[in-house]
Amino acid sequence: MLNKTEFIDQLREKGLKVTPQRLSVIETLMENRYDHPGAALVYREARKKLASISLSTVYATLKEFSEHGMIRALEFDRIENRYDLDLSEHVNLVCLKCGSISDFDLPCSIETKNIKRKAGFVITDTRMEYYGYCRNCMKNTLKE
Amino acid sequence: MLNKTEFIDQLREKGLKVTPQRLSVIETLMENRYDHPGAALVYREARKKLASISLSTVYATLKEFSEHGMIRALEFDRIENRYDLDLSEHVNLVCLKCGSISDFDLPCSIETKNIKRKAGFVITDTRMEYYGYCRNCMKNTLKE
DNA sequence: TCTCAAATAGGAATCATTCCGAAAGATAAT
DNA sequence: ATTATCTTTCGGAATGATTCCTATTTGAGA
Ligand SMILES: [Mn+2]
Ligand SMILES: [Mn+2]
Ligand SMILES: [Zn+2]
Ligand SMILES: [Zn+2]
Repeated sequence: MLNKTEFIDQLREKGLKVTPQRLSVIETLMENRYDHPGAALVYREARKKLASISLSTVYATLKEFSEHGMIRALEFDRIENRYDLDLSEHVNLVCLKCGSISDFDLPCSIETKNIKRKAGFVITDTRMEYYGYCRNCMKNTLKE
Repeated sequence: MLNKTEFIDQLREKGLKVTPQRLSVIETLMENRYDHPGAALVYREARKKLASISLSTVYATLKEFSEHGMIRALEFDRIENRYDLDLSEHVNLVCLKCGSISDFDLPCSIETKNIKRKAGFVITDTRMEYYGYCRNCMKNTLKE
């Protein structure tokens, strides 16, 4: 997972300009690194650092960062996409009630090279998600 | 994976009416069971069986079937959702170029009960996808 | 055959995201 | 410091798969 300095170095290496807007997004991502933030939260928080930043720019920035492999986009249907700073292979636990997303270490290593050999499929990205109810929501459900 | 008769039995068991519209969707799903069809394809093919069926109904039907656990919805952002008749735990290989989706057997069984114990998270559904390029697209890319 | 809750058709609404074009800004060369 | 150039930003309009709405139709039990 990149820290702020590495993030900025990455921008320079890739020929992307270091702008106040991008810095505010990077800082917001860092501060919420374990929460898999979405565009709306990034916009809300980034504006506290740079009041003039637009929603368009937040979207463009998150897309740019994703396409350059600096963060990972978790895409959903109907509900807003979320972003993961952890690029390692792991399971995201998505709560269907409160929308929280937490991490879970993969219980076994999946040998992706076999897939190239067996299915002729070249992998560029993986996605593993378990849907259900988080500890908090389970607790609250019992009370009701 | 349900066959047509089992599908109809499921409708009856769940108190859902057996309509010509639902039968045409079921038949279309069966005929394209290995292709992970989307709503547009289901609509196009189902109309060949029942010319009067509406897109609204196709959407409503696919949603109903998904929510009752008869098929599984694979949701994406910006591009149309796809539907999987195979309810077993497996990996879907999603080609980023042609959009084809194929199956791959899970190389190891993931013990989901550990997740309840370790993280307090109750799983209701899982999703595993590898993104990349299918055999065909790899071949065609080399030619260019 | 009657009855009625459930299902359908078609059109409008939704809304996260992308697209657009003009203005502003970052960076490097002069 | 100035300039030149290419990138980025902004705000608003457009997009498009899906959902919502409601009048009408229909499946299935009595
Ligand atoms: Mn994660
Ligand atoms: Mn599948
Ligand atoms: Zn929760
Ligand atoms: Zn392909």
